[in-house]
Amino acid sequence: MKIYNTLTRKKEEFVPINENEIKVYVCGPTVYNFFHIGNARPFVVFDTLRKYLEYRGKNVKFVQNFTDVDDKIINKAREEGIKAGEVSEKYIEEYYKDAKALNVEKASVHPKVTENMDEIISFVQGLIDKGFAYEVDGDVYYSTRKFKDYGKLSKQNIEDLESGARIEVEDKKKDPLDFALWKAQKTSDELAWKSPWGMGRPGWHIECSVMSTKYLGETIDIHAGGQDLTFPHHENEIAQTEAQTGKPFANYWMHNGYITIDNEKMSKSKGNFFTVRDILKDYDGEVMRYFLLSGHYRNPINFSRELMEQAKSSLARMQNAKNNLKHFLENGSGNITEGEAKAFEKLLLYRDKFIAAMDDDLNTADAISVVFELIKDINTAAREGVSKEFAEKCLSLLDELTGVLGLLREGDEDEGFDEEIHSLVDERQAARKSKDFKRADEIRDILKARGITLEDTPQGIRIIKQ
RNA sequence: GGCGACAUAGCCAAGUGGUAAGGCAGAGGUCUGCAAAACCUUUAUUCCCCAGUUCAAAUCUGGGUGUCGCCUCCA
Repeated sequence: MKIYNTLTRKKEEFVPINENEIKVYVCGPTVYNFFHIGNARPFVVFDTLRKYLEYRGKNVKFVQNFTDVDDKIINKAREEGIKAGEVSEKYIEEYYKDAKALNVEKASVHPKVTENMDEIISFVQGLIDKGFAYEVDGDVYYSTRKFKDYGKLSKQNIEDLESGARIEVEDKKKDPLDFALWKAQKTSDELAWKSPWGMGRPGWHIECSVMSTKYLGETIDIHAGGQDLTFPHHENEIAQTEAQTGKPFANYWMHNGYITIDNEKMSKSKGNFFTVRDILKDYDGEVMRYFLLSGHYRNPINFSRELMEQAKSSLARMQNAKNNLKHFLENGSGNITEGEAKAFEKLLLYRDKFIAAMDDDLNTADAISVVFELIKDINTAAREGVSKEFAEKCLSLLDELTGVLGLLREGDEDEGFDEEIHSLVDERQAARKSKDFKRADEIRDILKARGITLEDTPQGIRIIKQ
């Protein structure tokens, strides 16, 4: 598989450190609100990476943190008059709900900052001991200039950064480029932990270095996140971690593109964001997942209602194909014929094509188009009716490929339809038989209003729940 | 100022040297009691503009235009 590596700005053949366990770290959410669609993109994209690696037979250890110590959480807690811990606990639960709707699997480990305080403190102490950090009045800063590779990820050179650096008032830093590893407690209602430098809490970047090395080891395969984290967050992570371990931090850095609204970046400060929770009111989570995977992950995508509608229609085509096959399974019969066996051999070529697309830096847009090509061929074959066994094989292939993308999963409960609906359907069938089409259409409309669509097919009536 | 991304049909979007995938929307048709779904046909002589390299360019090079982003919390 080829992966575009931000470190080298090139697509490179992915060579894991250990074939038996691929180590992936993705920067997770700060849990002070429902996550927005901009957050959703890396979750979905890198979950797809994970599903694909697993599909190819790899074991993946996937770590995604929860940032549960942060100004925004503290502010939210103040606003609501509750404890910071209550805010973060709540939104961690909400994260899991929305992630599930998007078919984003739980990480192997979801570490929290608050549960790794000892490790963070000793990591910071280690940097002080090695001369990469210094303490001032209870704050600890990283001496950026001491790390000679600083800027290697974002391709910034340190002099340019300096000229662009903003001057902060009452700055205790020795150098404007230095950044906080530990922040002293300012007011008594702030979250704080005991440390060698007094009460305080970790800075912005240290948590990922600590949790990545703790759960995955000193050097990992892939570190991923949104493009906006490249600088300074990931650059600082590299500086901290490599100063501490003396080893490369991550072999591959993957960054997804932004989501824009009206061609402007969606961001917290601009306030132009949509939470996933809100969008789920109008669209199924899979529609959003499809939308997020419909373009290449490194390209920006623009979010709009119109595009969600397009995604919805596209996904419906996939779902229809699957429903058609299931209908054949339930109502069809017979073993695969010689002609069908031949046809299926051809369909299997789409699997190779799909893999080739995904191997090329996770080209989900191309992979999706392969799925549609497969669907077209299946539909064409199914037009004249197919054997049950052929339908079964097609369904299994379709499920295999869409499953890698996290699409077309089965609902949790596939409960049947109640008596009333069945009797209405029966009544309609009788009405059709006696050519009472007025009554037949009436019943179809009644059920439609309840979200149940009836389709008359050569294999009998099909009842579809929306 | 430094670093970077993007520009392909009405919309979305692959394609990085060999003659424009796929989806949505639209039009016409087949099937159907009518629908729906599905299938067939149709919708870019052309890939922001100009110049160059080449037998061959959406793809490479140079120049230009436009849009967006990072350098400050952010995915």
